[in-house]
Amino acid sequence: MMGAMSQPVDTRARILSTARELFHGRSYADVGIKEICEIARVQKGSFYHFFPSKQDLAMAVIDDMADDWAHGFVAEAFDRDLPPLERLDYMIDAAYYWQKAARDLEGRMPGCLFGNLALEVSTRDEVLRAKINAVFEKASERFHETLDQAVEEGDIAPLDTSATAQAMLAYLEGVILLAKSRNDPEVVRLLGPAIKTLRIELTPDA
Amino acid sequence: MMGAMSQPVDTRARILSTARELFHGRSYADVGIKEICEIARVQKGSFYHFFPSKQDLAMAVIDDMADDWAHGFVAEAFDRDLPPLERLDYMIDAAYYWQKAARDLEGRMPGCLFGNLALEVSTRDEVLRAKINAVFEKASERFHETLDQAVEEGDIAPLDTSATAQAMLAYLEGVILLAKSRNDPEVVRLLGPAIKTLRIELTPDA
DNA sequence: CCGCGACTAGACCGACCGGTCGGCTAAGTG
DNA sequence: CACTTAGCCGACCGGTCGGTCTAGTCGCGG
Repeated sequence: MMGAMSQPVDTRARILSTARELFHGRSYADVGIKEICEIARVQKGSFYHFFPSKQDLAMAVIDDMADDWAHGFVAEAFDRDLPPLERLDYMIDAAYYWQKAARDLEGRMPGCLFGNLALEVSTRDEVLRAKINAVFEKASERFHETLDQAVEEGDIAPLDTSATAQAMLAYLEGVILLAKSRNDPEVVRLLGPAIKTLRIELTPDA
Repeated sequence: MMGAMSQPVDTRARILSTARELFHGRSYADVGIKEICEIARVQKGSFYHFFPSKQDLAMAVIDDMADDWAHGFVAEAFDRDLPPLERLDYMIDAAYYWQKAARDLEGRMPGCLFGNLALEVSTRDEVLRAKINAVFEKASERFHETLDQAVEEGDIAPLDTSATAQAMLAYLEGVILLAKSRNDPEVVRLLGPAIKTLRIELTPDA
């Protein structure tokens, strides 16, 4: 028994991963529910059984991607007992190879799903904006820990690790943005390593 | 004679400035031609008399914005006889006040039109992608000149001015992205000044 | 064997999309 | 005067959007 029919649990996962790929490779507005359903081989009714709305789907996609991220290359880059500053290089490398692989496969650099979504939806959907912002805050914490450890170990002179962590995240997103607008992942490799030169001094005022 | 009827030249300009505001404040896909026409008090037919397609409109909007930019605050920030490094501070300040004004007025941070468009359309419209990329390359030249001058005047140690210029542009875009996702222009003021700390060394290889 | 809830199926909805078209006016221009 | 042409108007087009709804089809506990 149990032929090739899809299990229910599988259906939801198929919708999710299809939506993730399409949103990442194109954009939120450009991808319709109909297209997601066709590619995931799911009917409209089933879709709306699992996701009340397109917005809910987007929320789930963000969670899904953030989880994969946290347990994937982010964990590799940040959780090792690598020297703190080498983690930054590791992360830039990972970003480069990921973007390059996607570009070689599909011809276009997808960029960062969170950055893409942030700029596309944050002026018209407070809920999604807040969700994406939360992902950025978590990512920023990883940089923060890394910088604190680097200072602690004497790798770099003391500085405002919280602000610098945010600056590094901003720089990473900016580099990926520029690379995407040039459709050239090499930009990541050229500009990425400079992330280690960013510095914001401690409480320069008051 | 000549009553309140609109001159032809005015109609085109009204479409252009309306589209620019709407695209900047929301997004390309989210703003329809019908809405642009209603706000600009222009009929559909007239719209398509001046612009063959929505894509052509976007091209014109990018040109228009890039022109205003080049002759506006970019000229102020970069063309003065300000010391080179002060120009960077000037530019960050200008970006901050602009974003803050927009946010106070409309409640949402619009971010950078070019960055927004780059991430939204560059995976599905090669023509627009290339156009936006050209704007970035021009902007990057301004940073390049500034850095060359700073090195020349001994303000900073020699470095790869071309790559560092691109890094600075990337950082600026990244900071604005992060600020938009937090809907808080203060991020620009907090992180912006660190743009001066970015460094990419000259030809470290070969 | 029944019933019930989880899930699938796909026709259907009104609204809206970018874009087209035919007709109108008014200002040249010979 | 006839004719062209730039500009303006708005109904209209096929198609797609996100979302709804009703009619099933299963597996499973009682």
